[in-house]
Amino acid sequence: MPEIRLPDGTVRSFAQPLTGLELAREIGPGLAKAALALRVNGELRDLSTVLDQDAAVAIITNRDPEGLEIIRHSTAHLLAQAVKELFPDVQVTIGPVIENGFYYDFASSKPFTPEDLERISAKMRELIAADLPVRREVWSREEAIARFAAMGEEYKVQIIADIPVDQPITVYHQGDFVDLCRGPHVPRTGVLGAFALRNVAGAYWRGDSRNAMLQRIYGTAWAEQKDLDAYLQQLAEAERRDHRRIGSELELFSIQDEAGGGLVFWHPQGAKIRRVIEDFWRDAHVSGGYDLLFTPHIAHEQLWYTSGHKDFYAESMFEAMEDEGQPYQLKPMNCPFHILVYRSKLRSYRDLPIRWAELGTVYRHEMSGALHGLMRVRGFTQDDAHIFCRPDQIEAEIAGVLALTQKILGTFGFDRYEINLSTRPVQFVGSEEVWQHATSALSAALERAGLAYQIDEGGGAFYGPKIDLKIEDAIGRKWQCSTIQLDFNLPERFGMEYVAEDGSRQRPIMIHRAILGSLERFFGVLIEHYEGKFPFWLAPTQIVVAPISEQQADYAAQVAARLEMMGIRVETDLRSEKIGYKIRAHTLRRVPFMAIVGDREKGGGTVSLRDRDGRELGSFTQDHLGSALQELNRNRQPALQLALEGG
RNA sequence: GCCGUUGUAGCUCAGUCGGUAGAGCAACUGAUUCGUAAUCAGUAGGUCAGAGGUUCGAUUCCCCUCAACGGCACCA
Repeated sequence: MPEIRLPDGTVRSFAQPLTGLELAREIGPGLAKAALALRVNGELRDLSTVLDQDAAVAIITNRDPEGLEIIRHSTAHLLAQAVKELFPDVQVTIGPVIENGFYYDFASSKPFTPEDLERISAKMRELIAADLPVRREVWSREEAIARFAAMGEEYKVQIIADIPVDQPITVYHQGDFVDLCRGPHVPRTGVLGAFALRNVAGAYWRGDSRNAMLQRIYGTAWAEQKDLDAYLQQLAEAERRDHRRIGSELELFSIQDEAGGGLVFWHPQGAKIRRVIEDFWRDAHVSGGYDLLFTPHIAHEQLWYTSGHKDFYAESMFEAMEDEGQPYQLKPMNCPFHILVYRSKLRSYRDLPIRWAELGTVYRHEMSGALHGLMRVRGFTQDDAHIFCRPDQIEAEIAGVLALTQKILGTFGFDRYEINLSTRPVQFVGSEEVWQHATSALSAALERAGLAYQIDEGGGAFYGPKIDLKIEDAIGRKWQCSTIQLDFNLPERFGMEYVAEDGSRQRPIMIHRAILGSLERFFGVLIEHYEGKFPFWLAPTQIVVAPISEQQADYAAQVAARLEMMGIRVETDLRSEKIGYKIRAHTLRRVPFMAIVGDREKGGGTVSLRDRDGRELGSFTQDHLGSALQELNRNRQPALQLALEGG
């Protein structure tokens, strides 16, 4: 007779086997109503599971994360049921849970239209209102194959064939709909409801571009309507931050049809920000022990055969161009060029480590469908650097790179990271000993820096282990920008050497690293992170001086000239508009400060200051304002804090 | 590259059941000289993404190309 241990530690004995639902009823009617599924000895099961043995059982409700997953999974099933009822010829395939929702892939001769989505959605609501019971059954393999084949569900037959022989084949019924599924599912369709179908997209069967393209319907589902509303709100927030929208509103950059996709034009306002970023980056590198390089944009095609890029990445490189019978290749990477500089003379162990950094512009032929604003482009500038060192210097060099990375990213307002250490894959170059030594040097450096990281076993490139770092933006999204990669391959291919202490020729270790990644992409991330409201030190226009009327135009120009001399990026707004109009215009442009000057200010040699968040900061003398703004430029703080006293 | 959607003024969009287009904002001109998120009036601005086809006539219908958008695949 089953003894059931509940999560709070209590044990209940029952004279007969009972279902999970009956157990929930025993505990309380409220719980029975909220119950979605069970966890039996750690495994998720349907609520209808018969408990006939002693077990530890937890009742899962929509408050549990697992409950939410089940809701999403069951909503995907409901979607499939609705589609089958409306479009009987469509075949169902798979319908997994994903972050924030689910999708279901259908094999259909005709793609779904947005109107179809509305019909499907309405049908789903009907099925919820019908409150159909969801029943689980176990079928034999032969029976399952025969019955799904009879239903014309060829994809399901394929899926069954791939289920390991020792696993039972389960199906779920709801109404007339039967679907192959591992489960568990909610007990009745009536418990579903807080969902929205989002969009239709093509997706390859089993994620392979050689396979047929299926029609995927994406949806989102939540425990309660308010969670759904909050999620839709969050999507709207991301939409507001879209760097493509803000980029054109603030005249930061453009991508133009006449020039081609994925090629970025930095407009004056964007270019000002880029210059600030680059200046800061260069200063940080020089003081971090790097030397700066400039290298060409093209080189003999042969160089790219030597490096191996022509063999491995030919399809993502622009075609070679010919000049005087010689083929030249636009560069997709900077590293071979840095190697050429290294090889320009004989290097000694005393020269190492060598650290060379370059803001190197590279071109890659990304597939047209991959292009996306600034995030995925065909021409971009990497904040690239290469470190050439001895094996015993790896750990210290990695530690140095990590410190510089934290300093630079932190200055831009990113101090939450997710770090991955990727180790040796199946296919690799170099010896196992070198890999072992290098990998432990990477983890030692991470630990020394006190940085938490995850290990991606076998996730390294064939040429060396790597550390990838993702930053988290203001709304919790993660972006991979920084990467630190060891390379045992290129030094070999280029025959790089240094003369060791004993006079022997040794091969240096090469470290590729980027902190911002691509300036274009990083700029896109910055725009979205700050929603265009850049910190003072980055803002393209830092302050606008606006007179109340023409009477103070000369004074406004004089204030602006003073600030400009102090290194502040200042504009005047001398248009014959009312002050409210100017304030609105520059607030919408996210200019950090406005200095308003009327007769009062002109008389006293001051300005009246307000910030873009609508705070009125009071009266400032020109000198006080100038030095406060200079301080903001120096400290690079994200907040618009000003030393206000004495204003 | 693949599937789908979309492409009208600088921007956001309306419109034409086939008879070559309109609004708001922005721009420009004039008036206004104003105290913390939109002063008023006027002017100009479009090969309706590009090329082809059907038609007496295409921005509208069909085909192709290009681009953007949402995914998939790809991302050294």
